[in-house]
Amino acid sequence: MANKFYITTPIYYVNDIPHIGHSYTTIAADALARFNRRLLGENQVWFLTGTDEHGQKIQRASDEAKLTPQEFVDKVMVKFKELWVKLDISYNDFIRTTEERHIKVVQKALEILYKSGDIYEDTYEGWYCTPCETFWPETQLVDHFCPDCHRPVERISEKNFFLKLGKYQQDLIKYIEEHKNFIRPDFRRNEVLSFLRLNKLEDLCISRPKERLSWGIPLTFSPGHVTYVWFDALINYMSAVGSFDEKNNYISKWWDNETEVVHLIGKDILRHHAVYWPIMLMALQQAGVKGVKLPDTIFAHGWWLNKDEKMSKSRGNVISPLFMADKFGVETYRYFLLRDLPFGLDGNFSEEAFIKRFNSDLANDLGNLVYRTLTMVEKYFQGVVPEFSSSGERVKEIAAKLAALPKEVENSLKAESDFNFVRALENIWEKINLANKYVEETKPWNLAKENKTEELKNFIRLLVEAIRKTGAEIAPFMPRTAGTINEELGSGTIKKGKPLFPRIEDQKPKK
RNA sequence: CGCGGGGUGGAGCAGUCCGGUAGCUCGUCAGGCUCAUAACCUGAAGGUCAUGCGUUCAAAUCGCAUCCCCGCAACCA
Repeated sequence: MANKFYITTPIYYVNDIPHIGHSYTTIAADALARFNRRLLGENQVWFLTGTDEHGQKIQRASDEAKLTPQEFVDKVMVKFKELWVKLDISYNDFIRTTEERHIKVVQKALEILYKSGDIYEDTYEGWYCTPCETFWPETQLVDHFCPDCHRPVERISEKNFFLKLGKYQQDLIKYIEEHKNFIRPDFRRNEVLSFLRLNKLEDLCISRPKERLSWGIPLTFSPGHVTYVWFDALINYMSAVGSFDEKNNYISKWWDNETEVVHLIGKDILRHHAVYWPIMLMALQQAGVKGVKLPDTIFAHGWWLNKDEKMSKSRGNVISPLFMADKFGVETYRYFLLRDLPFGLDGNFSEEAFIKRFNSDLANDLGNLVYRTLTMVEKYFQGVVPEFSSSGERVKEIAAKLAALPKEVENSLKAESDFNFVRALENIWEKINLANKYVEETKPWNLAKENKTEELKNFIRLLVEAIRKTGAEIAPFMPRTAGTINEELGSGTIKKGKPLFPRIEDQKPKK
């Protein structure tokens, strides 16, 4: 089985600053990367993110900013990197599609497919909106006007290069049918399957003439063309972790059969990842390239909505990850995104829900448990965690439940469980609640009064153990909190600090 | 008749495959406790399980029909 884990986010398109959706995918990927590092070993995991820096939109945005495209992407790319530092994203590599290592792999892949015949030259015809610089499919046109700017479109045709999709359609259907984890969640898998079964795939135009789009990777076999942005972008998953050798075989430590390859994406780009990308890989295999496999799992998650509406710049309802992290803390932000919304579904984002989650889960359950425990160790044992002296039935029972936790979390975070963060966190919080109940049923304040020192020792010892165990499990989701808990309670002598999560009181004026 | 998912106490969800006490979290109310961040623990109230018909001793769960909501329907990150 796989003993390595390679996880990716999409490379983000840098025509604008990062929003909540970018941070959602990246935080989820980070939690999985951190979790698997602990499970498989620090060096057995590779976590890739990056930026997609070519294409018309960027060309246009840079014109507006009166910068060259390169200057423009250099500037915007930094915003992403800064945000990932802020959010404690532990990526191993950050790829940019303007980097030499990427360009080389893209060009080589195109060459191979051109030689094998799966990429061929033909005429592309379509309805084109010149001001928007966009081709529109017939079905989206409003009469004969651009659906975006409502100006008339014109029929143009030009020489371009195409990838044979139809050739691999049946193979892809078969592959998806045989690999339950290839597309997750299930309903997305069904969507892709029914799309593939009911439509005949037309070949994909993968180039643009240079005069229409100069900001892209030139085709080596046709200098007048650059690659279309998707062909360019998808290959990042390979170009970042490997390269072609002189025999045109792909060499990579992270794209072999010992590695579980996982692409985390938003539902909006499922088609590209679940259809175009696997077919590109199949075409490379067909061309005789060794070392190429299909990814193990493509997981499409849902969207965060604002009052049931999609967040968008034009609606002006976008929530900024920087703002939320500054206002409520990075840890809370990470926790909320992973806990409040089942991974895969859409859900609403609101500050009310955020504060509720914070107060009940973090302040009341976790923070308070840690704090009350610290106080008791201080008060009853002068800050030194006592040793076990004996253990009763209840102690064994609780210890057994704690021992089961790592496996529960592991099962919840598997691909076949849809990387169920909500369940994993519920697994952990079950133990936190158990610890809180344990305090109530033991009533240590009575034990102290009655001088039942042995019982008190065992109680405190187990309580501390419970917090250490749950604290360790929290680490992938809230690394800093786990670190603080470890500092305060990890050794024999405690270090009591401020409460981890001070409650947020509502600002209703008091009468 | 394009394909698919869904409508469960105030809110968000589980349960539906394999019919048989409708469960969880939050909220509300009451009580307990004092180690703790007005926190923690216990208990209670609150649901014709979208609607109608049917199968069955028995249906949230199976069948048919109707209403409503959402996703996908290709080259647009």
